[in-house]
Amino acid sequence: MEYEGVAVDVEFLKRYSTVLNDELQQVREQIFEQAGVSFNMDSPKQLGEILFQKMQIPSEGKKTKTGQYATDEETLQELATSYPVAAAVLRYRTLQKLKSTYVDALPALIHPRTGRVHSSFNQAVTSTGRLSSSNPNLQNIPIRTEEGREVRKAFVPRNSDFVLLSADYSQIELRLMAALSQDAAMLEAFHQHLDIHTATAARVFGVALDAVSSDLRRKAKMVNFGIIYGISAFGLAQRLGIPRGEAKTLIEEYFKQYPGVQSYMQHSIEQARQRGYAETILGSRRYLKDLHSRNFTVRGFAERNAINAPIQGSAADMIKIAMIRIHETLRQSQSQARLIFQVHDELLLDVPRHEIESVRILVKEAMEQAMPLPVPIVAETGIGNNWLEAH
DNA sequence: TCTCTCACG
DNA sequence: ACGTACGTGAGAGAC
Repeated sequence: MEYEGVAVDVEFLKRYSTVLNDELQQVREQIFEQAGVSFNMDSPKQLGEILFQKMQIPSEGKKTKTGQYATDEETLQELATSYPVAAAVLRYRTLQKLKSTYVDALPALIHPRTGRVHSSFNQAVTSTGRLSSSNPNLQNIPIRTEEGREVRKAFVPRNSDFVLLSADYSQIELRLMAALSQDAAMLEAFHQHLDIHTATAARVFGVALDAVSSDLRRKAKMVNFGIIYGISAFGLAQRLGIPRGEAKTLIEEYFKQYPGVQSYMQHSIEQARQRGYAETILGSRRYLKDLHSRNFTVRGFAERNAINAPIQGSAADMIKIAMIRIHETLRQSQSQARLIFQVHDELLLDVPRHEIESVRILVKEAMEQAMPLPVPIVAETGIGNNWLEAH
């Protein structure tokens, strides 16, 4: 993947940079007008002083650990409805991040001889067994906002005879939780090919599947994610913006519905404490000395690591097996298709148009059959003339 | 080099 | 009383 690299549409990025620049200029002027002074908005220190001293916006005492005013997204979001300047700063941040980190940075990283971007995929960085990507990081290219997604259009096939194939695992970590915990209800939901968040909402809130509202699904989704991270009522309450007592009730009901998950989580911590490490399906270890700490916070971190590491790490094991088999099969068949990068649960390949259907099937099968598990594993594929289209 | 912020799974 | 959701990398400012 490092050697192959990925082609980037520089002209597209240059045009988009100009678009972003124009809007940034407008937002900058709005903010300076409301503040009555111009300053460096990229400096959190200056920004905090302007908002909370000069403009007298009530800060509610929120400070960073070094005593500066907090100006992070959560803080500004709370102020945004009452103070238009806060909304404008958020808008500025979104656009500035996009421009500086992605749109303007990528063209500079194109290799002069290959005309492609060759990221590093680091194999010994993370504590869970995932890869990481650097120079540039191709694993954090925007997708969540409309403007951000645009950047993905700049990732293109090597030439017009090729297309991009994207293949991503569906809910891989929750499927692994079902498999590792052997929880009957969670296994059943996946065997029935239900939407897991909807199925969880139906169980936890005691309603029919077709009576699950988007809000109930959203809450169930947060709990499902929380489970993978080693849930706490505090963390869940903060995410959902609900009182801690409510979050606690929600978690209790979750464990009633998925009792196997609860016992698996307890078992994970207990086993890691006895052995000194947590391990993945393939046996790679995360050592967790802090499980014996007398400090509540330190121990809590280690306990959540003991729950999360086998899940996140086994997902990493699985996609690595798939990658090795895909590479081998492509090599043996003298295919011109190439794996070009991995984003934790997604693979991207550059594929000759005439090979597309055979490669699509090969990749999907390799991903879904990487390991024998008591739960169906599903990989979805897409094809396009850029990464956004393919995804 | 550290801090703050924010992009992703 | 304690006080956090798991895993990363990068840009910009401050020092």
